[in-house]
Amino acid sequence: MTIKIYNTLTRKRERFETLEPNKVSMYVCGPTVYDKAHVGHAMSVLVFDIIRRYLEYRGYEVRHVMNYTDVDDKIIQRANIEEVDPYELAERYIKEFREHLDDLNILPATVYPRATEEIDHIIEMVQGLIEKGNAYESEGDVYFFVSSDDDYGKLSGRKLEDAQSGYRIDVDDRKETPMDFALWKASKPGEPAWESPWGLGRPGWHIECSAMSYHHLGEQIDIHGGGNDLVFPHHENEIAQTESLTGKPFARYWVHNGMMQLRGAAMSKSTGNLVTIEEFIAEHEADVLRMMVLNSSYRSPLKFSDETVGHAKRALDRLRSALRPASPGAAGEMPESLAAQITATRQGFSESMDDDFNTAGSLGHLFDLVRAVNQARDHGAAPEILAQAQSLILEFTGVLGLEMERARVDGWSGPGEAAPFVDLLIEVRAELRRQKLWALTDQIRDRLAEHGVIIEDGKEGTTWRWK
RNA sequence: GGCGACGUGGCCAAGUGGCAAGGCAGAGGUCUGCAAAACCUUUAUCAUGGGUUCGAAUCCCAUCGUCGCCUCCA
Repeated sequence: MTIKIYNTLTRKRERFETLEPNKVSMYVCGPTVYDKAHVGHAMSVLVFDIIRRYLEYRGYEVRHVMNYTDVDDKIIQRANIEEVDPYELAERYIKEFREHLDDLNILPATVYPRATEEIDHIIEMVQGLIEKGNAYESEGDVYFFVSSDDDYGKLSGRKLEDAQSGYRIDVDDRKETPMDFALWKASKPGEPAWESPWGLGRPGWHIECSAMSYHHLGEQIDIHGGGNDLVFPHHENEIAQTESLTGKPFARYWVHNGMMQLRGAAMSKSTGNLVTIEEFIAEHEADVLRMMVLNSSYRSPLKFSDETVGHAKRALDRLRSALRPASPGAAGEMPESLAAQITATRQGFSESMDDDFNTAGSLGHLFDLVRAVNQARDHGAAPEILAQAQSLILEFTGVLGLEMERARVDGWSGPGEAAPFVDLLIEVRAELRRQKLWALTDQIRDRLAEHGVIIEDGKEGTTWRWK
């Protein structure tokens, strides 16, 4: 089976064929670091983390680059308001973002380039574009000459003629045509600036990604990703720059995730319609957010609300229910139904994932296995029998990046520390049950629940677990 | 106005030509001292109207609606 990926460039699902066998180069656009990141950014990062994990599971060696845009108008503006150095401001939010990546269980990218550390490469690229006649200097600025690029607009399906001059696009005397975009901006006094052949200035937004991708991954890459709000103009312009310079197709597959929606609109820093990652993590496990992403299609909008968060949380609990131990003393054999389901899930999981990373479909197969495991447990299957299915569940949830660990309870460093005491209480309670002292029995159950310990009385005895 | 994506049960959601996955919630049941969990049973003709086809949620056209982009945005 081959993997199929939806390519924004062709608007089709295509067979995934890499430039080099068994190797994938993937560039994903990271955040502009001028403010706290929100769960929409987290969604994007999660989507590409899941894609990367699956590609690695399928045997590819993935070279993964995610950039930080650490110099631009917003950062400078914000830094002026806060009266701090723009570099420091960016540094602060990069540090914070890295902590979020860690909290969210994101595999570290191979490289995290920053625009300010790649100025030489950026200047080199701009110069190359000028030499090739695709860009021109004007009063210390350098612009990309859009008309010099025959197939400009191919990613977003836009035609140059459609863009009405002066309509929502500033008519700027320094530009030859209104659609031209800045590769290099002359700096104003007090702004961060670097020496260049065109005087002091700083890079435009789009060129940094082209330059960093070129530098770290080469002329051509396999996957270029980001949110679908980047399709135009950002990615369109990246294609124009890189392909004009190299004369070769830039990325083989353009992959875009849908937007996370809050109250019916996309989350957005500029409108303040957002929930920060910090806020989310303070209240929920990281797996909950990942589950939200997994249970939907990465290309579709994802609704964020108390209700959808709650759904994900319960779905996670359900997944975990399969990992509970066998009934005390159980010694039953492998039921036919479980054996069959293990095979079916193993196959179905990969088939779904191969189909444009259909994580919701894969979860469906996983839930089928959850039911079969719970069934087998109810019918008294032995621990080592359940373990066969449970290890498969852990294998696949691992591929999806779910940690599956139970939430830690405050005051205990781990379940092991409290275990002897809980066992003792259960022992005492068993005696109380024999004497039918129900009030005391229930009191122990209730009080333990307050401390996060769930007691369940089964046929073969009482089991307990952390909430 | 232009470009694009989408519209599946109470909610979330998979499914791109052949009897409509899965999760949550609801109802009934098994188990239990009660409970919880788990298990069993149960809930849809796929926005609307046309068309293509032996056959369509799946292809085509139109209409309505939602969202994104066209300006910085994952």
